[in-house]
Amino acid sequence: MSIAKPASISATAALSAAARSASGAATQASLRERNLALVLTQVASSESPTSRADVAALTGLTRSTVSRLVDELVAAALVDEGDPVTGGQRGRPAVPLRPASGTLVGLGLEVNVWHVAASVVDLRGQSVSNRIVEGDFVDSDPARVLAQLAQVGIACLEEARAALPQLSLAGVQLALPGLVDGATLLRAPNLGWHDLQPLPPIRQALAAAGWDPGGYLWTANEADCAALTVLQGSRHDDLLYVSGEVGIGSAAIVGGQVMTGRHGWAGELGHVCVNDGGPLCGCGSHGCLEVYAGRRAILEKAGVDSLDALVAALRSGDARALGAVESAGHALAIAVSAALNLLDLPRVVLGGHLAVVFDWLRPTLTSELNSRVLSAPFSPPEVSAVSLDPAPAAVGAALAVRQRVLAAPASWMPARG
Amino acid sequence: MSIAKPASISATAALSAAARSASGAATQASLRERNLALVLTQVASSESPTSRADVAALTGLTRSTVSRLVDELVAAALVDEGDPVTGGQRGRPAVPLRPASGTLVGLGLEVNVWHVAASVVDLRGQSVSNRIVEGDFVDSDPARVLAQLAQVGIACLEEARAALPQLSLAGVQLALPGLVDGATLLRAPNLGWHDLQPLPPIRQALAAAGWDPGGYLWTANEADCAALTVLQGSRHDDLLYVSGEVGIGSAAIVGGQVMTGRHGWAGELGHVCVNDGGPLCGCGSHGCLEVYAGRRAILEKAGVDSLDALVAALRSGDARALGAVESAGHALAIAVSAALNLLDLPRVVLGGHLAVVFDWLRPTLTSELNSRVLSAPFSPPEVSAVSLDPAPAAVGAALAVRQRVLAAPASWMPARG
DNA sequence: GCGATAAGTTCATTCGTATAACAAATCTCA
DNA sequence: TGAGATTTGTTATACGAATGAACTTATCGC
Repeated sequence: MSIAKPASISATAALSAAARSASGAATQASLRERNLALVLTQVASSESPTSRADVAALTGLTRSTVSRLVDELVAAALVDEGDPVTGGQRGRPAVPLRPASGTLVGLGLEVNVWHVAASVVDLRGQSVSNRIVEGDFVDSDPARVLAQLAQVGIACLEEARAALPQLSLAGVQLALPGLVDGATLLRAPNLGWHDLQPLPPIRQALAAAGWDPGGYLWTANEADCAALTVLQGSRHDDLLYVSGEVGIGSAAIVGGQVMTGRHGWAGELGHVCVNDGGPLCGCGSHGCLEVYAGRRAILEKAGVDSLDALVAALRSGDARALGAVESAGHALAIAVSAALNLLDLPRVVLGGHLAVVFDWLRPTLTSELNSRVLSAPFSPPEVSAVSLDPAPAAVGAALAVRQRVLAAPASWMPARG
Repeated sequence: MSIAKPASISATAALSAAARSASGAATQASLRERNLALVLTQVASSESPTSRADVAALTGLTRSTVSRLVDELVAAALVDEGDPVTGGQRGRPAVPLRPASGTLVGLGLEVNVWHVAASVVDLRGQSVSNRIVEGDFVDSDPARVLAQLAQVGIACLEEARAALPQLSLAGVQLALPGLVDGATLLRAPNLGWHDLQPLPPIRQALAAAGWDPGGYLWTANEADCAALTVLQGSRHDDLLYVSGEVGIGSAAIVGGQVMTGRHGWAGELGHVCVNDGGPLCGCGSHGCLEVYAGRRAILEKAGVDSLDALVAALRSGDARALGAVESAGHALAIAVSAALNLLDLPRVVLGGHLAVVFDWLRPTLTSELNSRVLSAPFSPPEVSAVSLDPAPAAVGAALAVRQRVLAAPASWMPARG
């Protein structure tokens, strides 16, 4: 075959620039962007305030380069300088740096089966304001729910601005309990939603209220978002987050990044088969984990009708409740061990109702994982539960916006003149 | 807390340079390296020879930059220029570029249960020479086997050099059937090996024969290597490779990269539980996939003692053989659907004995995957089998060396004066 | 044989980082 | 109390990689 001739490429400057950044071409601009991100991430990931010299030592950049980059980040209000600390050390006192708080924030929005929620998080990863509205959104009307959600988000932003007048919005992420592909919600069985573009109405409502997020709106799966609440800024975290909402979802975090899979459909732990001959699941298959460890399944099997009642029954040593949790733990161990054998993750973190009953799940889960996971003899998996948050996916979605800013700060910095 | 003071860092030039490249600091040198890799990868991944102008259009780099980078790659003997093709097109004829063949090659080595093997692959990804030595390496002596393997590798290299006198060795990768962590083999149950540093003896034997690989030796899991033989240069491949050797291993390829997991222990599909009450597996657990679809399990259940006999029985419609493969397919579907639900992979490729019986596995496997994988209604997974290769891991290990060269060509280019 | 077209090269420019020297601010020890 | 040590942060210069525009080379079409 002769040399392939690509379809004629109109060499508009804009187009070629877009092509350049889309593909992997490294330019000096991308070099600067990467180092800005490196510096900002370093500042953000450190517990204690960090000096320019510390950043230089930790990143490998020179002091002069760090100095220039930090100056730009300060000018763009992404980093705050504190007063020089003058204690103990010899030499010129260092200027402490921290991510700016009160200037740029991320908004996380969540639609779930029993609530909608919003959360505002600043660049330090701290919650500025949170709202949650309970309701029953099974088979709900998407347009109405999204409009309501946007109002909750706006209220959350207004509350934040009341405390911090200089606030501006870095972006919005929407967490949904279903299969999300790019900006499209393909299917959310528990909501009865399918084939939907949820972002445009949200964008319009926000813009109408004076909170224009520009192009910075994203959609993601609920579990993928909630998993981010577990990452405490540590950069190289690897773990499996298991979300016990109405269904059971999960998210694998590898190297601090959520593994969303090619289409963003990864993490369907709830539909891993744990018993081939088991009961029919809503997905059409048999013996899925969800049938044994889903919220409804556990409650039914325990013979109670709320999580509070379940915990009370467990505390009183009720045999039926203990049996229900026992069998849920057994099923969970089979599915989670599949995930760990496939992905080699050292940590498992449970959320939602699985966190509520964690004390009773733990014995079965840990002992079974130790026997089922091939690498357990070398490094037994750690199992833990998150502290309870009424809407972890909203917080996680806001944290995702923060992560995007940290990873590409140049997009949120004014063009240089 | 006051500003943390890092332990005093001796500012040796070498040390600081190492720190700079180890962490993510982007320098102009790394920029050049990345673009060199981009150009070389582009040249290597295209089926038909590519011109400088094509590379520029495809990567987004300018023609002048590509020209300079290509010149360097040609000078370093990583890229070959062909004669200008003067057909059809108007304008100055393009100079076709291809990865150099016959200059730099990767050596792949494999120890398996019934053979050791070596393979030499050039930068085009084409096999230059292959050797395989059958034997029984169950509970073998590592030192003796590794010495034998090194001799097989040297023979393979000598054979290659006989054809291509200017040959030099880019690196060596060793594929082992077990848990590999960095350069250490933790455990290879089928070989009876454990806690071993397999690379030093190999390096010494090669160096003694005049094939010094420098520091370029690596170790990896057998399935992770074999999976690379399935990637036909396409850059953004996502798939699950299932290796049917004595055990069953697997490797998930995401974005063209093998997902090895934090310690390199990912991909233990063979020990995913498919039937909780099932027979005991060698790993100590019950009902693992390996117990139903491992080579020995299928042969025993079919009542034959070789793969050839199994195929003959299947061809003649033997009910017992058909039943054995049917139940293997059923178990395989449960484990693979777990992997697909967790990882969102669009393709499954079977190797080893699973490829041999693929025609009989396919009906069960595809229909069950379509019902068990949650995203199947949107995009049903493709299932296929590799063409048979006696030692795919050796070839894949050699391809891994090639991949490393393509991803960081600067390391194999002479320092510029 | 001339113009159009495309590939490849050359050269001045731009921009981000490195290097090295310098200024600033504090502590230590005589 | 003051000189030297030490560390932080800044400034000036150099270097290197990509860019963009102009140029050369080589072919095809008419």
